[in-house]
Amino acid sequence: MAKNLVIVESPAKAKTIEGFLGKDFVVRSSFGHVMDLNKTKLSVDIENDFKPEYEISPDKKKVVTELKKMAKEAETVWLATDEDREGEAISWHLFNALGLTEDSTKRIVFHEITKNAITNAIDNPRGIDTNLVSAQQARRVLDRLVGYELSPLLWKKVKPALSAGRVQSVAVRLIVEREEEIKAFESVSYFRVVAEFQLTERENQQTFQAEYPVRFSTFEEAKVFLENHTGAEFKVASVEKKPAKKSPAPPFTTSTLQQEASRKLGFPVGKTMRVAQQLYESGKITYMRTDSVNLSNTALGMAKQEISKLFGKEYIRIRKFTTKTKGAQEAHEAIRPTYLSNQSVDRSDDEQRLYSLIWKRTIASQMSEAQLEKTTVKIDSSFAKEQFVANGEVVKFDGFLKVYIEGTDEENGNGKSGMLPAMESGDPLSLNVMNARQRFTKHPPRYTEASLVKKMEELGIGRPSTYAPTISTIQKREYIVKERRPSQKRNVQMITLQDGNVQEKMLTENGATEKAKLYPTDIGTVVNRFLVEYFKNILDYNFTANVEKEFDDIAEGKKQWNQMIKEFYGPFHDKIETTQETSGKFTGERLLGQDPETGKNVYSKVGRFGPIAQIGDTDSEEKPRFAGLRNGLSLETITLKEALGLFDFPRSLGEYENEEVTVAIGRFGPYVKHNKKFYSIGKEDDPSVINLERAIEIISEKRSADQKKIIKEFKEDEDVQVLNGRYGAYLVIKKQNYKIPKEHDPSELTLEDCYKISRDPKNMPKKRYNRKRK
DNA sequence: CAGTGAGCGAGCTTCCGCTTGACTT
Repeated sequence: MAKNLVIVESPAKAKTIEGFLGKDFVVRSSFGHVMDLNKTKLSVDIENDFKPEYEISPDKKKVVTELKKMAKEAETVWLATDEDREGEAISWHLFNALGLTEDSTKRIVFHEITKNAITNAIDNPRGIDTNLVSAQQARRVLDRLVGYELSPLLWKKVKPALSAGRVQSVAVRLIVEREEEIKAFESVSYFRVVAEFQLTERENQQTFQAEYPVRFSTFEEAKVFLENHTGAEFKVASVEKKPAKKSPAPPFTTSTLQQEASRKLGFPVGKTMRVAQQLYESGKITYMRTDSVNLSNTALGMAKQEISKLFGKEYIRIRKFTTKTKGAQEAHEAIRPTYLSNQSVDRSDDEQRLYSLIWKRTIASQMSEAQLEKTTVKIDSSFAKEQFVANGEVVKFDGFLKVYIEGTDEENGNGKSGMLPAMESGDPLSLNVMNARQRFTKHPPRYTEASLVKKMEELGIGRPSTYAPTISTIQKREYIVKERRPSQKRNVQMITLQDGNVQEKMLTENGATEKAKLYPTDIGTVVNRFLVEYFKNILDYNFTANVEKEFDDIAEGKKQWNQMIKEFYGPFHDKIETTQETSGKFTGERLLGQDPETGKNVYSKVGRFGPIAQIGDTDSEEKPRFAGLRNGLSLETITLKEALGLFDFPRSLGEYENEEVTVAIGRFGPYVKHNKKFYSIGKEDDPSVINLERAIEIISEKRSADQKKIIKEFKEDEDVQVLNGRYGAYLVIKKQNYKIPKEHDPSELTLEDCYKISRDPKNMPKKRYNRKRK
């Protein structure tokens, strides 16, 4: 039996490290946290100094049993979890869960997975840092208290099953407020004048563009300006050259990797992390959840060698980057290829593309600056007060630009500045064409998943391991939706001066095809309004940054963790109680007007099942009528007419095959009903205008689709069917589903086989924990 | 992925952070 058991957090890491250590060492992983608060209750003893009630996480029981057994047999247990707050806590939890003793346990840390770093760590063990553990407890308990007291308040005041938390609620707030800014934004149009010139006395006919520095606010002004320039003369007033430098971006962290993969590969953040995980597990890249931009010396050495080999010595410039991120814990290296000599990997297409991005970014970060020459040419016009300006940029030495240019979030980079022809002050210029094109000021952009992560990181909210999950949580809760909404076309005026003539024309501008953007839902907006009104301090963008300072104090032993929690919890809990008692339902209710038929009030609000329209008052004797909001209607913008339209269902369309066809709106959207069967209506049809003809089409389409999924039917017993579902073939008998064991070929099944399968309890569907009640 | 198809109720829901597979009707 091995004398030494080393425990790390990740199994891939365990495998690598085991290779560095001798036979006397066995390396295993804890798979992250092993203990946590029970999730069915608060699990914080408020009366008893906020003592957290930990348990071994249900899904970690097996791992813990295994580790415990191995620990017992080992002479020394080395706790080698990450050197940050959470890692220290994991070590502490392992110490307790495995029943370790101080004599036989050592705590070691390393920041890079190299043989040197590991052996060095083994030579310098320490004890568990209890202050750091306390800081983690404070973090954990604070999050639990906030989450488990705010969420139930939302269930009572807004809608069941909602959630709130230190991180997710602020993320939602960012999106809601951005949307409000956009709504409040008034786009202003202006005219930008761009002229295209060439040197008059030059054989080389290279043209270049120059912009007039004044923007005109009206069409008339712009037109007058152009008209004045018929027959104008132009000459170069000045030429100014300035050297400039560009430096490469630092190596990837989780957040910057997500941003670049989104910009350059179009990956949503979840996909980036999945693909990176595969690369990590196959040993191609270092750990992908990190906030550090640091590269190990081994990596720098490899970079130097690789750059020299590929581009030459003059391209090498080794840099040590330092992080500027709030609250960064830097337990790992930056994300980089394990071996920089591999420019590509023989993996799936997605993995290859992401790997290549990581390789380029890493290499570029250790390459020389690019040397540029920026040229500014000013041009005199015989008619204009100001000078036209042309900007040019020439790359004198490409440096890191040879491999990598960081992407930007700007929607259309209009600063294109290429090469300018050589010229001198006094050179006469001829005008080819001058355009005054209408432009519109742009509202701030909606967040994409990746730009939201960037913002969260700036605010210090969330951690590398939670960015992607948080974004998926707030979508699951239906606080926000990710959508690619088509940008609207718009008419743009353009005035052109060419060959001494001024002409006007109208262009249609198609907005650029947009990436999927994040939009708040009605629920998200209402929940945010509630939280900002009653819990402003927690929704404050600086809340996390402020508590992080206190966690740091705890980690340094300058503050007691339960004291900190006590100071927070007192006022917080009071606020929960008073809000509970004094405030009514918070539904974002709006009175839209009166129903012309009954004279009753019509409202829009968030109901039990989501946004609804309501006719009649809730406290009146007669029950109000309800209808869910549909297709793009929103609480804030719905009109009385639209709301009343929702009550026009179910509507009869006529008869088909001697049965009535009706259209209605149900729980899962609009549907057509015919002969007790339901047929969903897709987005392309509007249920309020659909006619019988179209309904019949929908019915037939569905029937033929159903035909395709039937693998087998039996004349003898029509209740028995073999169907093709999303997980492959399955068996249905009287609406009960059964698994088909692997040894059967679904298309060969006989009726007897089917009965046999249905009698075997092994093939019964597993009970889902959260089954819908009838 | 396919399928689901009610009507303001009983009992359920929920946090953040660390890690990977399990395995579906």
